Amino acid sequence: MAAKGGPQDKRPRRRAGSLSSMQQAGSEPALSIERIVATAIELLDAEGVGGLKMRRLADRLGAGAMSLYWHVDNKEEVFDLALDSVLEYRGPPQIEAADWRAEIVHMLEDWRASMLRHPWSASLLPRRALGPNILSRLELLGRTLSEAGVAEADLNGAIWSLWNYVIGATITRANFDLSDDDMAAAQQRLAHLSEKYPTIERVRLLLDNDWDGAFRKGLNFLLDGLVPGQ
Amino acid sequence: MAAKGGPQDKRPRRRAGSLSSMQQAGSEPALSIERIVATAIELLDAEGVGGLKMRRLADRLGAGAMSLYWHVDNKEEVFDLALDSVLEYRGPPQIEAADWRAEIVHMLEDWRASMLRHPWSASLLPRRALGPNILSRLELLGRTLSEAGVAEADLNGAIWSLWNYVIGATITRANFDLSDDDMAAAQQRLAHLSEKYPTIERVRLLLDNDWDGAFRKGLNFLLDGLVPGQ
DNA sequence: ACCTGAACACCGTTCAAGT
DNA sequence: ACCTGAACACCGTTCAAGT
Repeated sequence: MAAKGGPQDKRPRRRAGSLSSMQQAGSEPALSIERIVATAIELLDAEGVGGLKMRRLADRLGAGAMSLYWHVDNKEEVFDLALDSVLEYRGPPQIEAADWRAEIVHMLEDWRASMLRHPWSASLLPRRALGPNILSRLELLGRTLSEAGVAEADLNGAIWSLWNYVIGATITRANFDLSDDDMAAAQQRLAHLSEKYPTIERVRLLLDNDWDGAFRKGLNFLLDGLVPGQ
Repeated sequence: MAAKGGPQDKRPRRRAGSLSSMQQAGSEPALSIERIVATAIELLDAEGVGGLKMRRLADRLGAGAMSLYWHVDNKEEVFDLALDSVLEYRGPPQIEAADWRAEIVHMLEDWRASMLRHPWSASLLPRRALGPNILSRLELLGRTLSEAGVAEADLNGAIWSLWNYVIGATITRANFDLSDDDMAAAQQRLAHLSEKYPTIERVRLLLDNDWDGAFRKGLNFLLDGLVPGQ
């Protein structure tokens, strides 16, 4: 298991010309990895990890049930490709401000936002191979931290601390988002157990959280500690 | 979805006497939720989330394939019970030192260690219901933070920041642990792409990480920020 | 009350075959 | 080169039936 889709990929690339014979009006365009990945993401967004089924994906592509297996080795590869596709980073906004702190915060908030747009993605990321897009993000993060003055020996630790925080925050947020009703129900039930859990009942831990604010706050505390000077 | 296994549970509890008719030497003891959960944890530890199958679980219990369904609604409940069972907290060591910082660090490191002993558990936790054991941990964490001087209005944010960090660190660590070879292979491949990823190649991001040290360091930075005074 | 096997619906994947 | 349906192995769960 590892970064797939690199240049060593032996998957076929369709040449621009020579569209396949049947191209009548209204018929679907031919299959391609791009279409497969795009449709897989649609399906995942709509129905979650459990909703991605090879037959259903083929159906939605207007293809025969088993056609996918010519383009893709197996379902795992679909996951890998969909995941990395969702993690593309378009770079910092506007002009370089040369403000490393703002840059890092932007990078990490953008990363989190990208994953929250596809709530299945964050849970998947730690379990799957590191694709080129996530590697680029890590590279950029590492370079910026280094420029900001983090010692070479501390760089690994700093990158992983931030990774851990972003991943944890996003996975938690994404899952709570999916089950707001459940959390409300759970908080209800907590009320009946207030002798056992008085504190988290009192502060209504399971409700009304300012996730975005809490995320940025914790992130700033981490950066205060991880990056010297400033 | 919510905290299950509470006192409102309508699952049968076997009365101490009246062992079922067949209890010949060498035969398995009768089924019980306790045995089911314990064996499920064994299976999960040995084979990961994908290795838990209802038939296999029944087999290992020496029971007929479908006997489990009398004790348990479905597979999800097995997951919920196994997960919370693994999260029991036995409290701080020795005498109360009244040192909140040490107490919190101990609680969170113990939490992480409990999950690392069962590498499937961390990934599961954010997706599943909050059982009594994890709720107790959150309650204790909240109470300690409160005693340490965190304002009532900041308590939610502080608890979730720590949750996020612990969850992210543990999920990442558990998964990298499972695939050390993969990471080595990935780092190898990175070497070939050092023009694209020079920084993370140079610091060997995917290798030789001091996970435990990095965890404690980041945790301390978070606590520095989250808890006033000190 | 507790356990069981047969059966169903479903899913990922292989394969031999089509064009 | 690209697509296809039939078939296989497997899995969660229901159900009617046993004791």
